[in-house]
Amino acid sequence: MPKETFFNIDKDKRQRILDVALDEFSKKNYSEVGITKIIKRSGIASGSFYQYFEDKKDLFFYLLNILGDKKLEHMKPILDKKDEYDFFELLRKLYICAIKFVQENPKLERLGARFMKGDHSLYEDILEENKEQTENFFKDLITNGITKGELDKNIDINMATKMIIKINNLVTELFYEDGKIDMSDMKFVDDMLYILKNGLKK
Amino acid sequence: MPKETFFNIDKDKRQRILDVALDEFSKKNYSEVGITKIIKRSGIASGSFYQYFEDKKDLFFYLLNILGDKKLEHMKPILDKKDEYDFFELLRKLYICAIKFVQENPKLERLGARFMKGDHSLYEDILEENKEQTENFFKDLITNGITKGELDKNIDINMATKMIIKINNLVTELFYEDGKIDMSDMKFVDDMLYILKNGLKK
Amino acid sequence: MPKETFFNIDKDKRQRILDVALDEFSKKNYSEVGITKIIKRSGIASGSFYQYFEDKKDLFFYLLNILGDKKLEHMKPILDKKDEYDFFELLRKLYICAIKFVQENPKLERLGARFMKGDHSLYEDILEENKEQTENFFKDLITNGITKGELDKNIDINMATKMIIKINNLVTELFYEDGKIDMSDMKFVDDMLYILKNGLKK
Amino acid sequence: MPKETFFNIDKDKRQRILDVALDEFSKKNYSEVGITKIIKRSGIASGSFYQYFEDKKDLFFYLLNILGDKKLEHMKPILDKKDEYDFFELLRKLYICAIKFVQENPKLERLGARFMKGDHSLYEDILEENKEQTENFFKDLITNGITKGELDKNIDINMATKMIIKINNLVTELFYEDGKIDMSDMKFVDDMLYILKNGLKK
DNA sequence: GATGAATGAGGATTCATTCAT
DNA sequence: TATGAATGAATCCTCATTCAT
Repeated sequence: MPKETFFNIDKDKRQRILDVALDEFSKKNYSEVGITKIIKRSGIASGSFYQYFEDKKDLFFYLLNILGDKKLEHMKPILDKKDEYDFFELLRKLYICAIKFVQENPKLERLGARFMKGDHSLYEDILEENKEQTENFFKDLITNGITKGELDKNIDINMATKMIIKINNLVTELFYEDGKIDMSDMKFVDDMLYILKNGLKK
Repeated sequence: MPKETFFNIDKDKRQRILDVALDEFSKKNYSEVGITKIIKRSGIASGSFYQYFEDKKDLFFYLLNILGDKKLEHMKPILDKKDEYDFFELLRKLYICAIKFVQENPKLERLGARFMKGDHSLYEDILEENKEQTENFFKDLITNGITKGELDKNIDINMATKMIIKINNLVTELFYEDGKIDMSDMKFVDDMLYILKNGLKK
Repeated sequence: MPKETFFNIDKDKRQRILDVALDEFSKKNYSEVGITKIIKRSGIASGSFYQYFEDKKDLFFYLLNILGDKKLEHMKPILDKKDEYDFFELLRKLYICAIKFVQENPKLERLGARFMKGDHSLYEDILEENKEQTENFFKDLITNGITKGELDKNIDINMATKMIIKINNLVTELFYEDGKIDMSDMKFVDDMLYILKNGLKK
Repeated sequence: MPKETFFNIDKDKRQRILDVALDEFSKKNYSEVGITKIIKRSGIASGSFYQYFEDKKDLFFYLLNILGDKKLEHMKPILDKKDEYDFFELLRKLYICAIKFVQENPKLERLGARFMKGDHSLYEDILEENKEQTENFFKDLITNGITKGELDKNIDINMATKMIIKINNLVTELFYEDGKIDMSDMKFVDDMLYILKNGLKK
């Protein structure tokens, strides 16, 4: 967490620093990102940086925090009503929600993706915990779907969970494959869901 | 590509260098890997290293090449007969083949995974080219499957391609989630294929 | 010397700053002591510090001054009557006085010891002057003792002076060698004096 | 301990580095000494320094080691024959030996003195151990002297030990009080011993 | 007189790479 | 072809001090 001082300074400056930092961390690996560059681009004194943050890690995790908060806030409306939708409706909403989030916060998402992929010799535990959380979320969803008779009871729940999460990642990744996929309409989400629903077999 | 000298030196030494390098690059990000450490662990002189390789990148890409070659060689038997199997049979064989490859070459695979995930400010083009190649391979497979009436003609080909590749990654990733999944029998592959074939819907 | 402002502020605050500063300077070398830490522990603003003191040195020397003043005040009663005692009586009183001072002002003494020992790239002159002063004091004492026939006239005055001062240091140093010496009774002072009086020889 | 590399380089260069380092460490406190300065004065590349030494501490302790070795070697002839002399003869020889050592290695001695005086937040244990060792040495000497009837059996052994060590320090310190004491003849040692032997009393 | 953000030179240390032998 | 010392820009970070309010 940043130090108090960081929250005392001019809002614009604060935002500038975060913007620059996010930009750097979204483009490069943790170890490739240079504090010096962030400092220079932000137009602050090197000493100042360390009056705002404990160190490089501190800044990095703060960005990660911001990502988490924003994402949660973004998804809250859906999660609140998750019991009102059937499984595929909910999945659709989640996928679309994810896409919108990426569209609005491309750099943040990129940062998260990097971290998830193991860009670090940083706390693996945080990563692990996070993974478990999402897995549990989707596993519940699926179990529920089976109970309610929406899903095929012959599927392996663990496998289905993992597959759905992977596909979820795919959704956001597609965003960065510029232009190859038209994301303005959400047709591609339905293409995806069609396969998930019915499989590939004729 | 390594310099000529590298291929002139004692075979054991050559192998030692590659083993060490692979070990390092499989554990850490490109930028976190230290040439110095590789040099020390290999027991060679630092000067020698630069008589074998142009630079750090050179070594890294050489390892990537080795990975490519080995993988191709590994899959050759299947690819040669790919027209003899129906779509899902082939997919099954490919998945199992991938698993076996990871089991036999865990470090190599890890290296590849790292690179694929963007561990680099290195040539994106190589990455891009590679991606395209695999995409084309699977796209052909799917198109073919549809033509032969094995696959549902309503699926979106591009989407199906991407999903199948993602699931392919999942297969190898599972390998590293120690112990969570039993890989000795290949039941989990069939679980996966069941979902791919029939979807999730009841 | 502190600036005027320092003497205008609330007495408690003033004392707090000095207490903290003394604590820090008694534990660490001049160059290892951080103004920042003193500022934080004192609960004052960094800007304020420089409104009270010229700089780090200023504070340090002020503490040294305080030490000097307190010590003088502490010894005054003895010094005033110094002509009423014979040499060894006086020495005894001085040693005991020194011990008591350390017992009551351990941090101050520690600060002084540090400075005496050359913890500084600070003004050597101050140090030098101080040394000369004590030397003169004891030299007079000894000369006097000889004149009065209390001391062996064959001793080298300079040497005796230096030795007595060294032994004086020893007295206070013993205080910090926790527990090894019992300081509650003053027997050890007499042990010391016995040797100084009679030497070691049988 | 320096790394192997340090012992492989040109002897002159090695000596130059040590000379410079010793000069710096003899003039300033550990924390005030700048590696950068040593590097510049030695005319080596900053990278080289770290190929020779682990870090600043490594260099510092190496110098301390050198001091220890040299001192031991210097005193060996005397220590070897220590049983042949009576107490005061031996003390005399030790004092003179110490003086000669300082005369020949003034900077080394200064370094040691600094360390002994607590110039560090470095390993106190080393310091402590060292102190104990010298204390034991002198305590034995004194006990012996009493047993042999050379010393007054009424003296407090612990106190005598501490006093003798202090006086020993005084001997070397005198060296740095330039010019004030004539060290060419060793008369002043005898002055000192006279007092130690006979005390101050008439 | 109080505040606390701003400063930037300077600190130790790392590391890929080069060079002389 | 082998060696290993030499290089120096770059890295993260600290700290006494100043400045604007």
